[in-house]
Amino acid sequence: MARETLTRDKVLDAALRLADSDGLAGLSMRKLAGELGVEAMSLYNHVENKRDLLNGIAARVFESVPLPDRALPWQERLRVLANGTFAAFNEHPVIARALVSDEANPLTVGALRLIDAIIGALLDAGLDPYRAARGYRSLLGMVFGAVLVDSSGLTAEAAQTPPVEWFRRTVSAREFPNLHQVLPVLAEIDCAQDFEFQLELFLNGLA
Amino acid sequence: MARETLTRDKVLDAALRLADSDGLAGLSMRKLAGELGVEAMSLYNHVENKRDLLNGIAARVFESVPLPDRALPWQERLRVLANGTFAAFNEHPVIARALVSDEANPLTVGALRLIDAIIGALLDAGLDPYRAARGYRSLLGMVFGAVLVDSSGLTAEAAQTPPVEWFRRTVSAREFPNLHQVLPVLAEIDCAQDFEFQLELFLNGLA
DNA sequence: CTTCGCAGACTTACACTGTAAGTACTTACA
DNA sequence: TGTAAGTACTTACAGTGTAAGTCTGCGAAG
Repeated sequence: MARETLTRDKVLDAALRLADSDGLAGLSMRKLAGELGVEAMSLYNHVENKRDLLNGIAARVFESVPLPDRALPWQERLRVLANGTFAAFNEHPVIARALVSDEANPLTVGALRLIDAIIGALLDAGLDPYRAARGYRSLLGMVFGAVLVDSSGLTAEAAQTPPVEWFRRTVSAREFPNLHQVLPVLAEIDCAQDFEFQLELFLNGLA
Repeated sequence: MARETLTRDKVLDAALRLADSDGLAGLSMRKLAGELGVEAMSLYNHVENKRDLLNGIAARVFESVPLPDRALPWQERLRVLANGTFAAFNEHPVIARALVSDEANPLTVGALRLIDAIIGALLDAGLDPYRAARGYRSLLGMVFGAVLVDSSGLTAEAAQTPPVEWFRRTVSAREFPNLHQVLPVLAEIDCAQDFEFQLELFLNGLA
């Protein structure tokens, strides 16, 4: 009866998987423990509390973004960083939600390295610290905005049926002509294209 | 002993106030009822469930955005709509969070009018429906991104003390030179300027 | 080989959440 | 005055995070 022991990594792995599939609200300590064949309180041997758990998986997502070679020109670096960050959070939108609701904070040197690299590229572009800070915030806002709008009910109501029913019934061509015209394409747009579009505008704006 | 009766409007008013001050997690039916001098279950006479409550206050925020005169040129209309939407959600970031986490959906003709007006301005700019949809999503993403990044711990860690302590200890000039340089200004930037900056880029990109 | 310490899993318990179901009271109209 | 409707209240249940305490099995020291 070899009882193979839990590790923090195993806990975080399972937590990220569970959050991705069941959403942030669906990630409970008891369910997570059950997934690992363990009782809820055992998790607290490897994780301080739920906040620490969320911090851990958030840091993972940050650390999963590949950092470009510092020798590359700043435009190239910025593009790689922005696209990488977007890809990471687009794969785990639930973490983006946790971050913007302040339920998680990536307190990890690995996460800071990403932030430092982004700001570094902006500084190398010749921006003063103030403008670099603004650029960093704007970039992050674009990433989260694109990811979150895509996964929210404001554009893709396909998830829950009651709202989409209400939509079809209410959005008449008479009362909302513009929305009615755009509605069919609104659902099938990929947020990756939104982001690409915005990033291009942003990079042009820097130059 | 005149028992003045509750109304849906009173409930929603108090709910928005409570959510603004105590956050989304701090808005509980019992606390809200207590605020209104009533028992929790009484609220269910005026609100279907908590989701309906959140939908209601979300719709309010949407409806609080003033719609511009349709006779104005589309650039002017778009600017008014974008700034108005941003101002509304910047005043109630908690509602922005509820929307992107899909905990609320503004199922109201008033809310749809705002959406229709935005898309209408984009169509009048000469965009085909596909591009108009993308523009609408991008605009919404910019609004939510700017608001949420500002109120999250990623830039303004002033809220909770433990993270900010960890930050100061970890962000050394040696290991994170760029972040270290920008850190002082990072906290004091107003997200309204971020948004203005992005909106200008966006409007230029349309032309 | 025995024994001790201890890390890690388990158990119990508490205050909190949303809300289903049932009861009582207050008012408006016949 | 009787009745119907609407609103508020009470109780109860399953779920949450987690504080506090208990048990168990393994590795090291005597």
